[in-house]
Amino acid sequence: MDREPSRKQVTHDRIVETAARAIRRGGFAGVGVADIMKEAGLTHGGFYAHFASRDALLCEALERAGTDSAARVVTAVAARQARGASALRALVEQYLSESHLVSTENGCPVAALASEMPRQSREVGQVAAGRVRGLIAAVQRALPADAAGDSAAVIASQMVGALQLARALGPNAEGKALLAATRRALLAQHDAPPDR
Amino acid sequence: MDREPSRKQVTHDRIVETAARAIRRGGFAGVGVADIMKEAGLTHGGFYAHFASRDALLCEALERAGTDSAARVVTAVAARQARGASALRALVEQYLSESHLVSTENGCPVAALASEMPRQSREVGQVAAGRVRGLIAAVQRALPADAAGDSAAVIASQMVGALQLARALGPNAEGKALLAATRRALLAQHDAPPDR
DNA sequence: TGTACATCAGTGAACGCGCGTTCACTGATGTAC
DNA sequence: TGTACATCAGTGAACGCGCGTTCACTGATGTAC
Repeated sequence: MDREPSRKQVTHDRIVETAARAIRRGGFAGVGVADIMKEAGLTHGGFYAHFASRDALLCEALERAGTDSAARVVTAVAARQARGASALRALVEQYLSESHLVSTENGCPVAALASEMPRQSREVGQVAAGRVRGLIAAVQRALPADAAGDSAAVIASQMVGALQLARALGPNAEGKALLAATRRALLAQHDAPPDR
Repeated sequence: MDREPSRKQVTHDRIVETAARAIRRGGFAGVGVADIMKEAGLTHGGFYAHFASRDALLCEALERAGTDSAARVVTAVAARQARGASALRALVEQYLSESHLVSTENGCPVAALASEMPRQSREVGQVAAGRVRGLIAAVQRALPADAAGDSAAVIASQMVGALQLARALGPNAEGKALLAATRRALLAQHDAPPDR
């Protein structure tokens, strides 16, 4: 039933994956069709055999950035849990880690693109809203079942805001301190204190 | 000593003010030299008599957006305090108000531009970092003197994140609910409950 | 198994357009006598 | 007060460039007999 993908599908996937990294690195506006095709090892002429428009690529790329980033987080969170952390602690420490601070390109697309989202076309905007909901849902899954109904959205906002301000301050002591303070605040409020 | 501004200074100011609104509305990338000059009632040819480059305008505009927005917040916060709110409650309720949700153009430039900031030129990036520090300092001033040293940065992150996610979700029930939840969470944690 | 042909993914040149930037010029403002 | 000239803010045409998009073509892959 699930036959192996055609040559075209493989290429299509490679373009989308390249674009998923490029939009997080350069923003929606900072990414050109020709750049992406070149980075994917192709010439720009073939683009419209794969996508109806640049906007259509942005939609697919944003969706892909979400699933890619979620997969990375799931792996890293599982490793932290294996070392004894609660689900929420593992998620908070991963999301607000220094490695996430510097690797925008492979990180959460909501943190990388949030302030550009309301300015996109309707199609891209709807995918973007879906990504925000997905992030909130991921936080929800890391919370105990008896947590207040809207905690997940509040915690997600806190994490996205802190990561963005830390990046705007720079990947230096100032930015790292903001991340550390936010980790402490979130864990003090929603998790048992660390064993010391 | 402070003589009245020259004709050129008046025009310069008008361009900067126009640009300060435009970057919050359209993002750094969504704003062209010709657009801004036209919106300021001029032709684009005169631009380089006022600014060394587009980037130089972005710096001035971002700075101006910060002071404009701060002035508006100060006024609105004072009105809330006059009605009996604490400084922090007044700030939180103003920043996370539905009017701030929809009026990006006159609102906080950090919330409007945060995810684009790390992608700007060094000059613009430094002004941007300054704006982030200014926002944190404003929160600090609204906190009691005995508040923990890094609370201001954490609260600022929470507010910026919530406003951005609410805008990405849309100015509908979903976005408004996120703002309301964040207001409740911040006030429950840092302020006395409202009188009821 | 081998040849002939159709299909299809990708190439590269070309398009119209809007961008940031430059510059010769105009017309209004201000100063000198 | 009135005229002559210098200064200066803003105009509008032009530039080179890179963008998103189109399209005729090529060369490889796969199918028919």
